[in-house]
Amino acid sequence: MDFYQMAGKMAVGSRLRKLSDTLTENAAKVYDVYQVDLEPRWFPVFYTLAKTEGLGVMEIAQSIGQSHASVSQIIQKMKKKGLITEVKDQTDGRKSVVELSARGKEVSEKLEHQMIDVKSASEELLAEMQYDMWKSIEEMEFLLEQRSLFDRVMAKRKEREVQKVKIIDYTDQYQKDFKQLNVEWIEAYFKVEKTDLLYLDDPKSYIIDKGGHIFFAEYGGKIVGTCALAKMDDETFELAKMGVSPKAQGKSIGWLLGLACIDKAKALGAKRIFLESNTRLVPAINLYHKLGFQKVTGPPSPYERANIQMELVL
Amino acid sequence: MDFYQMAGKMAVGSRLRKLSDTLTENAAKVYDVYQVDLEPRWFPVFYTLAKTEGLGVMEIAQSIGQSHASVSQIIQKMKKKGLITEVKDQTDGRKSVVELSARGKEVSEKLEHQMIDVKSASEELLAEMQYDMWKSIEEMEFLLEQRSLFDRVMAKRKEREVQKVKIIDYTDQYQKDFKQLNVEWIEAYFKVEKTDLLYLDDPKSYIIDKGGHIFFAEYGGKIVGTCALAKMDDETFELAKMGVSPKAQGKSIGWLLGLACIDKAKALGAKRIFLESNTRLVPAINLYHKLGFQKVTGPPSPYERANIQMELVL
DNA sequence: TTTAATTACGTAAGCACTTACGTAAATATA
DNA sequence: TATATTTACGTAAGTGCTTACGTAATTAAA
Repeated sequence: MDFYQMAGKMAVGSRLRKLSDTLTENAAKVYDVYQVDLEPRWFPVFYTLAKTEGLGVMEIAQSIGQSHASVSQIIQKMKKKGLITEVKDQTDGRKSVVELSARGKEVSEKLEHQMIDVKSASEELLAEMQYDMWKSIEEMEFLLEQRSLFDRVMAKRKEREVQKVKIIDYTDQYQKDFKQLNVEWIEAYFKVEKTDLLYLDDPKSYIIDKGGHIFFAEYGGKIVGTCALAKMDDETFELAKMGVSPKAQGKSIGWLLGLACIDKAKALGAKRIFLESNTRLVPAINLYHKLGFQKVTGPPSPYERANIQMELVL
Repeated sequence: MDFYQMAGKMAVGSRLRKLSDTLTENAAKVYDVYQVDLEPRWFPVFYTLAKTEGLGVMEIAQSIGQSHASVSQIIQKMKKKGLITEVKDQTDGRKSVVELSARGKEVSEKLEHQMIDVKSASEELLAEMQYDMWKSIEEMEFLLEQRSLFDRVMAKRKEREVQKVKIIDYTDQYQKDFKQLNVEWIEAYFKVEKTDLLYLDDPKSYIIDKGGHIFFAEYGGKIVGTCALAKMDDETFELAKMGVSPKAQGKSIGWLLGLACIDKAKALGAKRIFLESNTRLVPAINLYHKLGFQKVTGPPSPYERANIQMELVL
């Protein structure tokens, strides 16, 4: 069992399984001793029927957390042993009502002693523990319900990926990336307009030299996102030309670029950031919202596709 | 999942299994996302090989706590996928040495990211917990190693059975039980002697009326054990004629009868209890020992079968 | 009222493990 | 040195669950 030590906490699941396997094995031995004519794995079904008479296959399956197919198979075997009887439901022709037979009830009585002993042994074991296993289970079930392990792993993955993203400033060598990343999304949803080409072909003159900035997101040695901050007046910048490669999604690149723009604008003493977009770009609008932008009504846009304007007061 | 609530702590095992199943399911989803070409259940084998190059099937099996057959099957499938290479051991012709292929090592690198994320997610989850699941697991493993659940259940069973045993005093109606219980074991090992019959046929005159006592153990409405305390002199009693029905073994009936005798002797102001037995009766001798009796050499016995004498100083 | 969707259930097939068994090689024992 | 036992491994068969599919009955929707 070296593996469990090496893998450490990564293998909580496997380790829990091992533990439950040990307990299951022990339970099987217990059945032997008490000479109850019942397969250990039938117990959940049997117990459920002992507590509530007359249940359908589906109801039992739900109660014990297994598939109806499995219950159906178990029921067949228990019927062969004469432990239960099965009758068709009178009001619902699909349903078959299952309950303990006379023999089943006899077994149930025998089983009761065993249950008492198993229960008190389990309770004693749990009570002996310094670290409350029972509450641990409950807590873990709760925590996983709140946020599954899968979601947690994904969050960690994103965290790790984000750390690999570098936000860098404009230099002429990135002009092609600037154009390509923007053309990509514009063509996917709209048409490239003349005003677009002006900015995309010569960002140096139209953005940088006018007191604006352009940021790029680098990931794995490649430029995977960009965003421009164009100066409108001494107190206002426009956030524009944000483009992120579809291949690099899920790494919060838009978020990081947005933050970089906001930081820069603040550093330059701006009072607000303005932007124009289109409501069809739902993820983008959501991102702007998360960044703090609010819907406003500004001057008419030079872009055909713009149908929403937003502003962030710094 | 009503069953788990109803069954309560009795079903720790099942509940642990459910929890580990949830985690396993989540793990499977994680593999999907990271696009590592590896079945989740191969992970233990793969991981072990990644950590230690060149292992035999048995070694892997032991390390991951599964059967060699299972490992053998997994290895075959991994070989088909080109993840591992298998070579015959040079010094040991039975052994086949398995290690990761070049492709396997590539996958291993890919897997590393996934492992990092799973590990930190698991660790975060565990750290979030108020009731330390990790330590709980360790503690439970330890406790079960010390004393298995099976043993604990058996102990509880005995405890429960013992409580059903009543120790009662002699009345004439029990004379037949007294004789029958003793004849049973004497005939099984030795022969009934004349001296036996004297006491067994008329315990009233030979034991009770001479200041002695006889106790009976009642279980389930039946007399299942007996033991006599015969007065030798003002300071000495003899413990004799202890017989327990084989059907009622494992209920500590001998122990309870012995205790009753000792208590009575003490109450009557005796200074010691003496007994004679035979070393062939190993469980009996052990019981006397547990009760505090020590081997002594006393006067010669009227019984042929007696080859050991013991005494308890009160 | 006809049609579609849902529900309850059984059966088949698959999966991932197990135990059981067989073979070959290595090691211990006489 | 011959023989018995142990060890390493593969293969077959079994087990207990699952998913997938089919059927019949019920309920909802058009």
